[in-house]
Amino acid sequence: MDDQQRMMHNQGQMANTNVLNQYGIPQQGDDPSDQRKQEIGDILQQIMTITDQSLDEAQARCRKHTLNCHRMKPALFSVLCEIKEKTVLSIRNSQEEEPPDPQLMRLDNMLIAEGVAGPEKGGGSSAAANATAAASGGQPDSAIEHSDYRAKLAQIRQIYHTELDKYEQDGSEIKNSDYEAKLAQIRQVYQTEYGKYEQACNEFTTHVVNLLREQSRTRPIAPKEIERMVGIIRKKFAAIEMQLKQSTCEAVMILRSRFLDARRKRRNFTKLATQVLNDYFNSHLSNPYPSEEAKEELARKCQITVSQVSNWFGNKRIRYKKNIGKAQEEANMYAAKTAAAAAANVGGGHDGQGAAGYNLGSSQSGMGGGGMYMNLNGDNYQSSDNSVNTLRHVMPQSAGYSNDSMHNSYDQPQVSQAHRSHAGSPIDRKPDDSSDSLQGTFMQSLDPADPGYYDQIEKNPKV
DNA sequence: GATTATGATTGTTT
DNA sequence: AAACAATCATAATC
Repeated sequence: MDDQQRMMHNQGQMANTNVLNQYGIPQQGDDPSDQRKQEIGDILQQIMTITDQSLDEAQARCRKHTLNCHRMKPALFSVLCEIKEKTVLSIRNSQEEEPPDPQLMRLDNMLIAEGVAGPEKGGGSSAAANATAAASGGQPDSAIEHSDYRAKLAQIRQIYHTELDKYEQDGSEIKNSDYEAKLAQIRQVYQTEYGKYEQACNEFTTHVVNLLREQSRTRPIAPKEIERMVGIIRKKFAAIEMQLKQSTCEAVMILRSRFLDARRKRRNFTKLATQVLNDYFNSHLSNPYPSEEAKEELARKCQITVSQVSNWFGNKRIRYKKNIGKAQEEANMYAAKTAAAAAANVGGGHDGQGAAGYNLGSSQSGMGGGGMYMNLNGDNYQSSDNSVNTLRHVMPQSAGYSNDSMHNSYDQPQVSQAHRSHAGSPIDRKPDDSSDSLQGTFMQSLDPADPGYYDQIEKNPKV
């Protein structure tokens, strides 16, 4: 230690003396400036010679070897490393030990949540592995320069923009089944790119490490410094990682929002489709539960999906029932009120009749659902002005299934027409209607005589 | 712009 | 698994 320090000190002194000798005493010789120039020239010449020497491989190797084998080398190495550490590297030290980037963590979390990153599903891993292998095969051994880094970033960006374009082309026409496929696509691209990224990062890191190890034979580069360098490289590459993850997240979000939009966007069916569906519903009113085949047929006729047909019938059934129920409840309440009034008013309880008439007493007459339906929309109320008024009073609040013909041009009025036209049979059954065995099951629950009817009403108290 | 109609989704029941 | 019921979100209507 002492020896070295002294040695270095001496070297320094010698160098200083030299310089002083050469430049510190300018007043010697005839033309000092000329002499100085020449001396500078000499020095430069020496430096150039040294540079040339170092380029000579055989010689350099020889020198390196000599240096390496020098008995003082390890000690010198450690001292120089120490000095370097204290001066240059201390600045970098302060920047280390950063907490993990919160944004990156967020991205990671989201990717895992969306199933893009994390535990692999399906064959994505093998594809990514293949891609990685392919990339490694084609990758030359050279170091990844700054330009390559940028190129890779641009490449990743481009890939994601093309992906985004693909989604934009599809517009709102994203089908339910497409979503999974597209997500899988994103996942695959992500994993492929992530593999490439890791590959590139590792290659570069390895290269740098090798380089530094090699140089550590001639330069004071401690293993610690190499580690630090690796850390720096990783940090630099993290920008690519971030970009990749961000792009992926973006793609997923866009895909998702598009999908949800498409899901949420409600487009009315065509008039014709609605007509066909209503026809079926009304002609199977006693049992409006189309079989799978019937649904397919309707779907084909209406140019909609089977599940849309199912939705339609589900909505239709429940809303039909609901509105019948509502109207009936109103009527019942009105009847109760008027009855109470009549009871109180001993003399003139005319209205009670009207309400009672409206009371859709279908079950009392033993009719099935179709019969009740007829009562709702039929003409038999016109026998009394009171009852008509009652009907008018009640029906507009029953939202839709009115005989008013102002709105719902295709709904009930059609049915009424159909029924009127087939005066003999209340229900226009097709010959192939095999659902008769279950006739009435749908409407029975609406029968006031049926306890289930009151359940229905109670379940929907708000009118 | 408030209201109603209607297709779709979600959670529960049967 | 199909149906039901409640609800959402948007289209259509007043």
